[in-house]
Amino acid sequence: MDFTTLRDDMEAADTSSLVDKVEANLVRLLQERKLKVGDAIPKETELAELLGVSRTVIREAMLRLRMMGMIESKKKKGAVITSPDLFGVMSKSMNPHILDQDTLKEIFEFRLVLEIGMADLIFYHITREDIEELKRIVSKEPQATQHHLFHIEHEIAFHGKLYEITGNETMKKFQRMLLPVFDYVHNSGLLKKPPSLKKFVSHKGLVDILENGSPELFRNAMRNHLENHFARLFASSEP
Amino acid sequence: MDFTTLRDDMEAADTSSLVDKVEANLVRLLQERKLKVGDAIPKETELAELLGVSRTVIREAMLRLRMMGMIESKKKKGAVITSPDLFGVMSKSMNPHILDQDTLKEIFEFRLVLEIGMADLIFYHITREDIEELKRIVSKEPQATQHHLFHIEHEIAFHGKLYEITGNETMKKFQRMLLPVFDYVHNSGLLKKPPSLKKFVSHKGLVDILENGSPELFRNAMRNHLENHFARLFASSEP
DNA sequence: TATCTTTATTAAGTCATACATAATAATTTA
DNA sequence: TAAATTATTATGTATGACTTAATAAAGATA
Repeated sequence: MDFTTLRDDMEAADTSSLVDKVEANLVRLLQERKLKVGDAIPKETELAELLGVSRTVIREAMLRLRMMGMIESKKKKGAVITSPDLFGVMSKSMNPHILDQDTLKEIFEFRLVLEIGMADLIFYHITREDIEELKRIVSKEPQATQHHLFHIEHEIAFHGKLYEITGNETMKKFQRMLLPVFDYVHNSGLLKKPPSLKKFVSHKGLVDILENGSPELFRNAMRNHLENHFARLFASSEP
Repeated sequence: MDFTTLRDDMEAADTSSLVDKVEANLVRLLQERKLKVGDAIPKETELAELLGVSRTVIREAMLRLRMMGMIESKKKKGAVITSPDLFGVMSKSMNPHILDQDTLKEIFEFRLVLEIGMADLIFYHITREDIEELKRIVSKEPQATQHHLFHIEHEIAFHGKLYEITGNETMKKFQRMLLPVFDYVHNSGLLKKPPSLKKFVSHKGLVDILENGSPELFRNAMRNHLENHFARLFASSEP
């Protein structure tokens, strides 16, 4: 593998910090060389020498790549390319306590948008077994008298299954990341109006539509199912 | 500010790397102390002494926080808390050339889902001026004879405006991040079947609905508008 | 010979120290 | 008093040494 042109490229770069340059060059390099997952990259000391910078800088740059999920490094073996994990870092900052209120609210909205919009994906991928499982989940729906936590768990089981059906791993990961935030916003005083306890389209109703309906019907039903959330959203801020 | 309990907490932690522990402890600390944006955190040497680790480790941990957008550090002034940028790191790895094909396709789907699902947000926030601007954008729609790039630009202008109307900055950022990937997938051979050039609901049609219709109508219209994309998606993989 | 165990090697992880750089504060000078 | 100069300070970078764990090599045992 030829890393010799790297230094020139780097010196051509501009104002930003040294680590920034090295990082950018490494990223560029990896994609230029079309390195596949599993391929090894030179060791830190070699890179340091090649780029004419200290090992400290190389390490900081590689740390960033590691955070992006672009590489993994192990002792003795060195670093190898991996398929980047889009949500790795993001999920760390996805913490209700360190995000500002506006962002929290926007994330709340994000989930609603996703669940309404994914109707077509669901209908395209759904199988007989999926429907059976959904029915099974619905049948375990907790009574109104039961503890709050049971309801949350049930919500997660049902809606999580929907994401699973889409077959879209990225979306599923995204949802898993959103969950705690959603729950936090739901229970915090962030959204003014308490949810009316009126019942809209139920989980069972949604499953019926999945079995016999169409994406259009499902979208509207899901919108209705989420009405309480929307109501709180639109009640707590002027457009 | 009292950072003295930090060391004990840290020593209670387990197997992971030293930097991992320090990172976790710093994050935990910042949220426990409810530090506000702009508040300064102790300097590297102080933290190093307090935690009983080298400055190297502190620096690596802080570098991670910086990547998450949780802190910003400037020379002499030290580091201060910032509101985390959820997409900062993500957008770096959102590179068509380093993502695997499955993920690329999933991101493609992601956009479609969002644009169908965000109907309610649009209707809630939209103003007279927004509609005027949309009409202005539509009026500049390039002819079929014009260059491919004009069409792309027009697409971005129109759909970007829709995201803007939602008032959801998070979603807007997300979309900006998705754009290059979407374009890449659209033009690459990733999706088998070339788009049929049949015309479905046009941009103008969508604007009409925004003016006189309802979220339900808009969702269905948008679904139809995106039909070419869906067709390619569903043609290139078995469910 | 084949397999298990021990030892050596290697590259990342951690540490300590020194110096460079740039932003701020303090001081001098006009 | 205000501008210009100098000192200070915290991060940024460099260097060399040491630690640790994974791998490879060598050796022992069957």
